[in-house]
Amino acid sequence: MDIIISNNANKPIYEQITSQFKAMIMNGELQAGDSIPSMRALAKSLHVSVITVQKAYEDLQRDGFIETTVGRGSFVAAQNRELFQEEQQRQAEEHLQAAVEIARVSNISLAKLTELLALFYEEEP
Amino acid sequence: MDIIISNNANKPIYEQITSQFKAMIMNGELQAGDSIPSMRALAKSLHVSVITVQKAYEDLQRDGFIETTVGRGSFVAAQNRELFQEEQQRQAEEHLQAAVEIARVSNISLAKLTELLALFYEEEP
Amino acid sequence: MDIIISNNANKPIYEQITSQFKAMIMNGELQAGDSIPSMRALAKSLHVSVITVQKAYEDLQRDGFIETTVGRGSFVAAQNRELFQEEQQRQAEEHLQAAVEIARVSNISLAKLTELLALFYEEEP
Amino acid sequence: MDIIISNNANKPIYEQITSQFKAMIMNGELQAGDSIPSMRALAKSLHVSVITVQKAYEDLQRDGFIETTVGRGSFVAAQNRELFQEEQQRQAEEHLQAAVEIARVSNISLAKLTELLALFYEEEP
DNA sequence: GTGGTCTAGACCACG
DNA sequence: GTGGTCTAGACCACT
Repeated sequence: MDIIISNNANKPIYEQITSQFKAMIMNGELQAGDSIPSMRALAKSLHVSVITVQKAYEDLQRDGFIETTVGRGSFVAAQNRELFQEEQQRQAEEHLQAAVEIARVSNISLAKLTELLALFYEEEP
Repeated sequence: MDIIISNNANKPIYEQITSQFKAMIMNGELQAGDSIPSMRALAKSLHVSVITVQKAYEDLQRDGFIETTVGRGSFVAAQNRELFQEEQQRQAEEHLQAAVEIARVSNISLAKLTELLALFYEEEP
Repeated sequence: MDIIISNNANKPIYEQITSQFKAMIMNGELQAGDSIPSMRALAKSLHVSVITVQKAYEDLQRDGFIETTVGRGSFVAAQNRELFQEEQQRQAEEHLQAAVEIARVSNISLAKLTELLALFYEEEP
Repeated sequence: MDIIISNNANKPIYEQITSQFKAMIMNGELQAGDSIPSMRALAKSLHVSVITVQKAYEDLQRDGFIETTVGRGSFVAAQNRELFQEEQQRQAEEHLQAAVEIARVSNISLAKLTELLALFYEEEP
């Protein structure tokens, strides 16, 4: 249950929280049914506002990663393989987009990018 | 001198301008010493605020792509292209690596990645 | 005396309790004068807090479905069933009307509506 | 552009706002591309907090009804028939659910409900 | 104790 | 001017 917040990152705090929870759920560190800290508790331990944590939890719930009930707290939702697959493809797409954006600015060809991609893919993991 | 701006892109307008100038400079379409449009002229032709173009030109100057002199206008600066190109390629590679890493754990094939890459590359800038 | 509690329902637990008691009273499973479980007994068997059951019993008493006396317990009250039944049917009709109205403008067929209705009706309370 | 909010309704204010915008967009009162009031302006005219309006607009954007851009404002999104169909089916389902809930409590049979539903559906519109 | 909603401020990036 | 993020309070319903 280690969430790390950086004020220097150019990612909003609530997104730093959601992405770390998603990672912990996807890699099995958090299992379905596990309880996660109350909004107030997490807000206190991270020294951020309750509202910020609330926004993070709201997003996690909307994306199907957790379930929250008033008066009971928040729990890791039953895990859904399709959800994970979608989320990971989304992340991979983000990186590809970023690579393409840079390539455009500095005039790197699609052929060159594709070649690099294949190279990395074939490398020993 | 074709700059295209999109209001639907989730990139700020000033960044759409800078990245397109950078690309034109990197691929030789704009040579060192060439003059670029005045802020007012460009703002008018793009139907955006002068302030927005001003911000773009400021950033281009800060990054060493252009030089502007009051009363004379803005000109493409002498470039150290190779340095810039190397740096950019390094960044693009990092993103490709990250994408590959995620793709491996979630069983996304190289073919799928390549397809996505081409898709993003062909999209309007 | 079978009360079923679901933590996934978006209905508060105390309301799940009251509505199931109301249903049992309306369909005659519980008759006027019958005793119902003590708060503590019910709370224990449902694995919920006594406070939650207390709130449910309070609401049932307020609505005239049960009578509770300190030291004796709670009993089903004499009912004016017909009045209640009419009022409830009127409310149900209103919702059906509203659903039909929406269905008409968006071309949802009667068959589809009937199917949905049956689906909801069969769901666990 | 008439939004009405009631503090007595048991619906949250932000939901009153979203549902009224959805209705105006679905019945054509607001067309694709139309601008809607800025968050601050609407908040002021409704005498509610900016945050409350923001939450409403965020939900509308997430559900694809509007598009918002920093510095430009919010606009009705290109309309999507499937989206509307889904939204209206969702609304119809809500009413059916409510009817079923009441029916259960007061022991109205599924057959009776189905009969009423058919009756309303066949009525002259 | 829990989460859900709301307020009245604030600073930031963008146009 | 616009929306996006964040804070530090508050009250409510629910367990």
